[in-house]
Amino acid sequence: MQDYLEQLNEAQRKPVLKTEGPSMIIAGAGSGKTRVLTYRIAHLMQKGADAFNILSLTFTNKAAREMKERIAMIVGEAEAKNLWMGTFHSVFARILRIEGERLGYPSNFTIYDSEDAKKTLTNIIKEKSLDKDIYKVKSVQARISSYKNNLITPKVYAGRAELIENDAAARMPMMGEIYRDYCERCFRSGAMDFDDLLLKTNELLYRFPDVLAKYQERFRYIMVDEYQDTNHSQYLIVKSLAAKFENLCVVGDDAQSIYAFRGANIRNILNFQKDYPDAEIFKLEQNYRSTKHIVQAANSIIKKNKDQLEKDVWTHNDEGEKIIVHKAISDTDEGNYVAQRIWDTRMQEHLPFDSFCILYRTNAQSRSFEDALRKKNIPYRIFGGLSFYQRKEIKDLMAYFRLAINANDEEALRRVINYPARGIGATTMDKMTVMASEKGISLWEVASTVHQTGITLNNPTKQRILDFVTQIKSYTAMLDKGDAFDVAAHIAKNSKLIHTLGEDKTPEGIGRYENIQELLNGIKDFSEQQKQIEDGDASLGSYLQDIALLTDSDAKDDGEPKVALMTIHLAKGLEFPYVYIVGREENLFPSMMSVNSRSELEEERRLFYVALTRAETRAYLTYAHTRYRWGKVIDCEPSRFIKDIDERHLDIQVPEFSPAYNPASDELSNAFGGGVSFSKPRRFTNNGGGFQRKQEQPVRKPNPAGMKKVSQATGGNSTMPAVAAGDRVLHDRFGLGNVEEIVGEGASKKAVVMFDNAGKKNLLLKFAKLQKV
DNA sequence: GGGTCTCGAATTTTT
DNA sequence: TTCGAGACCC
Repeated sequence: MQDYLEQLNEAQRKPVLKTEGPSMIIAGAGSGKTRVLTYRIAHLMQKGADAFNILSLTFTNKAAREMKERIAMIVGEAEAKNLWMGTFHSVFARILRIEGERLGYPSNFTIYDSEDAKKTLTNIIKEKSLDKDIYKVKSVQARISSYKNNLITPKVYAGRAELIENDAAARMPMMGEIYRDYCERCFRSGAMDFDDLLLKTNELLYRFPDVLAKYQERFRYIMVDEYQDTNHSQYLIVKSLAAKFENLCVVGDDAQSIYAFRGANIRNILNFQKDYPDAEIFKLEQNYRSTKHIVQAANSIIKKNKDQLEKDVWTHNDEGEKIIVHKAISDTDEGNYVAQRIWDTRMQEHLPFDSFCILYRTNAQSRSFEDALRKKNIPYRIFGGLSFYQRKEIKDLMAYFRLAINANDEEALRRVINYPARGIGATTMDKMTVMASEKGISLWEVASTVHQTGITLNNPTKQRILDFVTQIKSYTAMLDKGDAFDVAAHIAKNSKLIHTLGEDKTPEGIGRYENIQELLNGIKDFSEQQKQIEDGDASLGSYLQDIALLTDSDAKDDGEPKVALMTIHLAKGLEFPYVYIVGREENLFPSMMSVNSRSELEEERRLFYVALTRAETRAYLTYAHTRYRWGKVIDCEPSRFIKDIDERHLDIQVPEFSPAYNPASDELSNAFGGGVSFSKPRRFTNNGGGFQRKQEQPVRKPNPAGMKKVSQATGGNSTMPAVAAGDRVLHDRFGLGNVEEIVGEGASKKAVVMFDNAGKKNLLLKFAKLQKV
C-alpha cells in the first residue's frame, strides 16, 4: 500500500509529497503525468484528506474514469467513489443542478449540444431575415462562444464599443441582438449550452458569496489536469474556488496546448507564477514512452516555437529506429502504403492490431485509410466523427425524453412536434414562434395554451397541437412510476418512432432501427446498474444527465484489437507503439486556415509535437504528391514541419523507381523536391517499379494521381532564384529554356518554362535550380 | 402541409 | 463527394 511512492522517480515524487499550497507541474509528453496525479490524490487520502474535499478536473470523461479506477486500486473503491472527479463541464453541471435555481434555472435543465445551439441560432437568424451568407451560423456560434468564455454577457457586450465595432467590421452589426436573443431563448427553454455550464458557474460563484464559500470549503484540494487547455472562464472558476485554501495543483504542458482555437489560453499556464507567487514549480522531463529518436525529433520541432516554458525532455529508452518519411503518389497510395506497413509489421513483430494508430489532421482524411485497411481485411476503429448520440434517430428519440423531463426545451420540441408527422407544419410553427417571442414564453407554453392565446390557427390544427401536448404530459407523468428503461421503452413505442423506423427496410433504415434498439439496451444497462448502487438513481432524468456530456469512446467495443484512426486532437493523452502521421502536406498540415499568423502556426506545430510524441516505438510521416480535395485532384507540397525535424532522426524514403534518385545528392532536398520522381509519369504507370503493387493502384477515382497532370519537376536546393518572364535559364535536368511567366506567390511561386528539348514545365522556384544565363 | 427533386456550397480541430 | 436548403409538385 505504501510502496506507491517507490514507484515514482525523484522528480515525480516531489510534487506528490507537496500537498499544501499552490504548485504547478510542467509535464513533458510521456513523463508519467497521470501517474503523478493519481498518486498525489491517493497520497492526500492516505494522509487523511477526505475524498469529499478533493476536486480533480480533467479534460475528458475518459481521463477522469481511468484516473478514478487507478486511484480505486490504491485506496479502495469505497473511498474513491466520493472523489469529485470529472471534466469541468460535468462537475459544474452537477453543481448547477443543485444551485441553479438561484439563477432561475430548473434543476432538470437541458444541456444543449452544439447541434441544438446551432439550430437555435439558425432560427434566430432566419426570423430576423438576416443574410445567412453573412451571418454564417458557424461563425456566429464561434463568436458567441468566445464571448461566453470570456465572461462577456449580452449586457457587457452592449457596453463595449470595441466589440460592437469589431462585429460591425465583420459585417455583422446585429451580433449583439442575436446574442441577446439566443441567451433569452436558451433561458426560456431551461437550457444551457456547453459554455453556459462554465459561464453560469462563474455567475453563481460571483453573485452568491454563500455558495462560493460553501464550495471553497468543500474543495480544499483542487487539481487540474491539462491546465494548458483551460479557457478564461475555467481559469476564473478554479481561481475563485481555490482562493481560500490555495491548495491548488495544476498539471500541464504548454507544448501540448492545441485548443486555443476554441478559447484555451496558454497564458493561464505561462502566468501561473504571477497568480501564485508562492507556487512551487515542478518539472517532469524524463520521458518513459518513446525512443530517443522520437523524443529528440519531437524536441527539435517544438524548439521552433517562441512562446514556451523552458524544459528539456529526455529519455533513457533505446535509441530506436529513425522516423520514416514516406512520399506517396496520391492519397489512395498513401492509404495503401500505411495498410501494407501495418500488415507487414504485425507479421514480423507479432503485434496485435491495436498497437497501430493512424493520425490525421482532419476527419475527412480517414477515407483512403479505411478503404485500404478494408481491402486488406485489417480491423480498424474510427474515433471521433459522428458519435452515437449525435445520430439523427437517437437524437429524435432523446428529444422525446428531453421533453418529458423539461417540456420547455425548445429544440427538442421543434425536433419532434411533427415527427412522426402529425400535421403541424412550418406555418404553424412560425406563428407559434412569433407568439412565444411576443409574450416572452417558451414554445411549449404557447402550445399548451393555444386556445387562450388568440393565435390565428384553425381548430383542427389547435387540436393536433393539444394532442401532442397531452402526449408529452403523459410521458412526464410516467417519470416517477418507472425506471429509465420502462419509461424510455414506453415512449419509443407510444410515440410510434420505433414503428416508423421499422417500416424502412433499406440497409440504412435497418441500421437506424438497430441503433434505437441499442440505445434502449444501453438504457436498460443503466437502469440495472443504478439499482445495484446504493443511493443510485435509475430515473430517465438521471440517465439523460449521465449521457449529456458524453461524446467520445463510449460506444460498444467488442474488445477485438483494432487499428485506431483518429484526428491528432483526439489522440492527446494516448500512446501507441506504432504511429502513422499522415497527410503531412502544406495547406493540410499546417492547415490552410492557420498559416497566416504566428500563433496559429505555432499551435499547428504543437499539434505536430503531440502527434509525434504519441509514438512509443516507431513513427512514420507520410505525405502525398496529389490528393483528392474538393472533388478534384490537387498537387501537394510536403509540410514545412517535416523540415523542422532534425535530419538525424529521419529516414527519408524516396521511391525506388525514381529516375532522378541520386543517393549521392542531398537526400532531404531531393525528397522535398516536390516531384523529381514524377516528372516522367509514364515510367510509373508502365513498370510500377516495385513501389506499390499493381492491384493497389487507385481504383475509386477517375484520374489516379501521377497519370496525367504532373507538372512540377524540380530538384536541388531551396534558395529561390531570381528569375523573371523572358529570362533564358538553365536547369540541371531539362537543359536550356525560356521563362514564359511567373505565377503564384511566396513558397508556391512557379516559373513556366519552355525548354528547348524537354518541352513546357512548371517549376517551383523554391526547389528548381534555375540559373539565369 | 408534406414529400421529392435538384441545385449549389463546402470541407479544421470539439468538451 | 457529400450534405443541406430551397423549389416545385401533389
